[in-house]
Amino acid sequence: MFRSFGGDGFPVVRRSRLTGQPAARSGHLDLLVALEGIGVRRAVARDAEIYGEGSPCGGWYKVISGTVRICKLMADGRRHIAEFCFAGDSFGLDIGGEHLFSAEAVSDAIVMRFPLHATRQLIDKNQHIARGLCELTLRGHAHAQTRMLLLGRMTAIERVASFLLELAERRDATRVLDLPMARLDIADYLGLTIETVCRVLSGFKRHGVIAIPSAHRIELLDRDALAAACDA
Amino acid sequence: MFRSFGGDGFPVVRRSRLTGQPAARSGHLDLLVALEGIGVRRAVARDAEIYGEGSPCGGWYKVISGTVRICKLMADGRRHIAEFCFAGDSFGLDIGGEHLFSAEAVSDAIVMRFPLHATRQLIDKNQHIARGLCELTLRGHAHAQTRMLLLGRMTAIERVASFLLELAERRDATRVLDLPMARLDIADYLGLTIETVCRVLSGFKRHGVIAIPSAHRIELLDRDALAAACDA
DNA sequence: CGCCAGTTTGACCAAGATCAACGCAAGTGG
DNA sequence: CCACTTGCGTTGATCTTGGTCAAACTGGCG
Repeated sequence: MFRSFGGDGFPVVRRSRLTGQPAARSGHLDLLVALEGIGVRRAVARDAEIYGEGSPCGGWYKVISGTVRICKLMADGRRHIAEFCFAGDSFGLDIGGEHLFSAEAVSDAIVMRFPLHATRQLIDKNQHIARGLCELTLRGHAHAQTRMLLLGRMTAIERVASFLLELAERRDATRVLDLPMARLDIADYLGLTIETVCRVLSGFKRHGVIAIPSAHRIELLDRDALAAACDA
Repeated sequence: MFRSFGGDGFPVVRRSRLTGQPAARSGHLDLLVALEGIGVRRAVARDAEIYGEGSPCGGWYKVISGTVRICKLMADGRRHIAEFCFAGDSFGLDIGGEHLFSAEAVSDAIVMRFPLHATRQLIDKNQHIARGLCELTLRGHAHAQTRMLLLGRMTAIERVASFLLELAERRDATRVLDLPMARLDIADYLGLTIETVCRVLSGFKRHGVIAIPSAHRIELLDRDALAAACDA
């Protein structure tokens, strides 16, 4: 996932890691406005597809509201979710002219679509935007590598604990965490089955680490225990 | 992994996907020469570290010869290999000022190091280099996503079959495939144990899908069977 | 109220991990 | 030149984690 590129906050490109130069300078704000200008708003209903695997990649997206999942289906129906994108996250900038994964709305969502040709023109005008895009991709790559470690080497308990903490951090939740996605989505994100996710959550509840007031709401009662479970 | 950026071949930036423009034009070759100019050659012995996890990221690298692994160690010793880099592949361009993974030589290797500050100057002179770097990262991200699917949802047999085919493709091997890495490296790359890797390889051998003339050499006798095993 | 989709729990099963030998080829030193 | 060591690789026996199958539960909604 690419977090917070463009729009409100714009924390990612505030400083370019590659150049070490602060990116905020004259002309920068204009670009933001320009970016907003070329974006096309689009509402997506729950479970509706934003783009399909293999479809031509003619633009990239940013989540305005709601949650989006980036996923892939195997021939026999096994599914894998590469990432969840929340408000402010960008996605869909794939290489090779077509999307490698499909994007679907987890809940009713609004996304902004930035056509590639218009983005190109912006890039030609000012390379800050190119740096931002590059940084975004780099960030996504770092996230993917961390997730590879999780999928390749972590136990079910560690995966679920990591997931809860990641989600809490990304959604700035201190205690109460609401999950926009279903258990099956979590399972497919963590490389587990829905039953295992349930069991681990129930286990955490039994040990007083979390509370589950409703299926899509989790209270983090003992964050330290979760953190300990991550690299046990 | 970032394949073939800069130097001989330079296939990746031959056409920029983002802009759709052919990147080869006047001044391009100069940049290649310039890139070679800022690179510092370094020989690395087998199993020696090129940079460590958490060390400051002051440059990126390209493999000249040999093989490099990008890996991470968990607190309790579990290891994960994010990628293998062969001659021509680039690596080490991490975000956030420090390396998230460590890089080690699988076999005796020679790498070229490109300091970040010098790269910046090149970028300022011509943005083709920025595009190339960006494309490289995008490519790495695509690879990482594919690997997430493998680690999250594939069986041991599918993983090993995918590995053999990936390796064959990347090393342009038609039949005979030599593995520079040890079984343990393969296991840590595929999220398996060394015993499972051995057993699966032995199984393939028993069914006549491959031959194993020596531990580090594998002959692909039935490529179709391997391909079928990938998405069985 | 009853249905339905999603969630939870339990009983059982299997893929792959762990533990333990054994094989084998490349050094190493006498 | 040959015992001996050492580091991988391979194979077998057993165990554990998480998957599979099945049933019960829960909350929302017509």
